[in-house]
Amino acid sequence: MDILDRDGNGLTEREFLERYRAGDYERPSVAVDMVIFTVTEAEENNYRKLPEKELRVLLIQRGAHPFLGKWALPGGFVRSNETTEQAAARELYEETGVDNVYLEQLYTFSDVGRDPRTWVMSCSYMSLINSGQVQLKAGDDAVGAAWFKVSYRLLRERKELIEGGYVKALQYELKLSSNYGELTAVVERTVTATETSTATSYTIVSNDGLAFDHAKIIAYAIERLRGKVNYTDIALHLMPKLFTLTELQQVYEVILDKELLKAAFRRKVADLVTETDHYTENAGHRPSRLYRRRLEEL
Amino acid sequence: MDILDRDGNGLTEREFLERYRAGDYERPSVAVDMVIFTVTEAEENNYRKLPEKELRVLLIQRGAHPFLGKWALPGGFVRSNETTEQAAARELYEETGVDNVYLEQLYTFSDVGRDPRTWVMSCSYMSLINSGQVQLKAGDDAVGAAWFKVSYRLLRERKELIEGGYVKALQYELKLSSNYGELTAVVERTVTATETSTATSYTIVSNDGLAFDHAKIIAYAIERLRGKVNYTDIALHLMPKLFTLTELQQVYEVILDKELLKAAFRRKVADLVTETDHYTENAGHRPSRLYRRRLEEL
DNA sequence: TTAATAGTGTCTCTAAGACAATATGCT
DNA sequence: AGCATATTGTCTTAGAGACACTATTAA
Repeated sequence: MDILDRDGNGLTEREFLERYRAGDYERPSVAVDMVIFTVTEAEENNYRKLPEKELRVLLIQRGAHPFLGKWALPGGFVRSNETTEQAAARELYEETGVDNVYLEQLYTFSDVGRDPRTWVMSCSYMSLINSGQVQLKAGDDAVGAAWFKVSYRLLRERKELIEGGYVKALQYELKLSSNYGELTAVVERTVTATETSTATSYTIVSNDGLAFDHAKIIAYAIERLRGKVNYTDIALHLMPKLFTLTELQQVYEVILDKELLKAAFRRKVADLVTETDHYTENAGHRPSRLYRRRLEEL
Repeated sequence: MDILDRDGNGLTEREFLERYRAGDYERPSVAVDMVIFTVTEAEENNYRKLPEKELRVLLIQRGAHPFLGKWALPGGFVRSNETTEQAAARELYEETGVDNVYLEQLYTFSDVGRDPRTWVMSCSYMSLINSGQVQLKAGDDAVGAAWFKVSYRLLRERKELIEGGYVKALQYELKLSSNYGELTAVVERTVTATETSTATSYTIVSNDGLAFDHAKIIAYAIERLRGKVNYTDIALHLMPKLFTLTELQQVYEVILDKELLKAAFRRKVADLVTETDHYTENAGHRPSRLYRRRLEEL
């Protein structure tokens, strides 16, 4: 054993680790919170028209303090024998029964006092599943779970010059609606730019019905989703195995909350999908070719 | 007080919180690890030529077990009265003396066993500073700190079809060099795509001289930096107050590790900068106009 | 004068925006 | 026949790539 392998106390690494006892300084609890998105279809009275798509997120009504009766993201504490990613997959499976779906870490929220009980950080994840995969088993629990329709819109924009920079504040209205009612929150994204720095922070301006800082987490997830939709095939994880290009376009539109041009859209997604020989039937109008997600790489 | 505000034990939220005691299940330590980038100039023997830029990252040589003598990212544990962001800013200040710089959360790493002592998660941050802001005070500590030149290159690419999808593995060579020697690691990014999911994971293939999983964190940071350089003004945080467009282009090139076309580059960054009336002097060739980061919004 | 960089002009190529035209199953 | 959607064509516009040309200093 080389002398260089010994520390100031003359211990080797093995000896050091054998003697190591975790200090008794305070440690946080770490939870994962899941923003689980899916897309469903609204009922359509005209059988010849296509149903509208709706972006939905899964929430759970709290049956205990704190935030008793409020709606929260599904989640739970991370265990010492698993990664946050594994914890997220586990929670997702427990909550929805789905497995092998798109899962992405978003951000770790750690505001002091974000949980009134104790020191809890939240490592948030976003998951995209197609509604065919999951039974919408709302209400089979004493404490209910429900898919809330998502709307996220810019409410107002404020720009202020400060010495050596500016502050730009964007307020977004987050509206979540389901049979259980409507939840509304206003989340502000503030960008502070100075000579040498640029910092972005989120704050909850108002909040009616959502637990903890979950309005912030959902807002963050929607922005990540909107961003990635434009340069990845992420939205395809929201589709069933076979789908039409119009359906795919509707999903893009409901995520981005804006209308897209048909021709340009088709060109753009052309190499994200593979065409099949199947067509829609009995739709009351011209049949449409069905596509699936392209898995062979370019 | 409404009866509805009481939980299964008949407690209000206030009563619940007063009685609440944190459970004694295990909690992780949470550290922040900082990937601090700057750009320096290599010495140039020909006084008429422009010096080459180098991307550098700050590392600290460990003076204690575990990984005694290895190089690690600066960092430290998060305290219960601060956010991870505040902890990152605090560590950054302690390590470099700089303040009010660009700081961005990257990813929370939580692999089981990533720290041999105990359960430690790492919430990683990236910071960009210009080398003028900081004294390169390497060696003023018993345990040294040093700025390592960064090279990160694709080494090999493997693509494999599996049932219902594919696996794509990209191996990158991370080379860090300074007066203290050269550290080399190979990090693999694996993308596994199936019918319903796409998952990306990082693994360390080989590692010579870096502590913990820090090779992974640095690789992740470089990829984030490379990605953001193309669609934000993030690179401007690496520049001094006044700079030439050629210098800015050199910084882009050293980050992206590829040459850019001058005319196209200037068009692209035109609205990220503001021109000044100052010029370089005594450069041995035609003077160049100096620019600064544009702070007025478009 | 010349080395070396600064700065601009312009042609091409590709992708996106805009909109129109044509195609087709179903009732 | 005609509704409603499917699918393709093409003109325009914006931006990136490629490359060449001109400008300017200090030694």
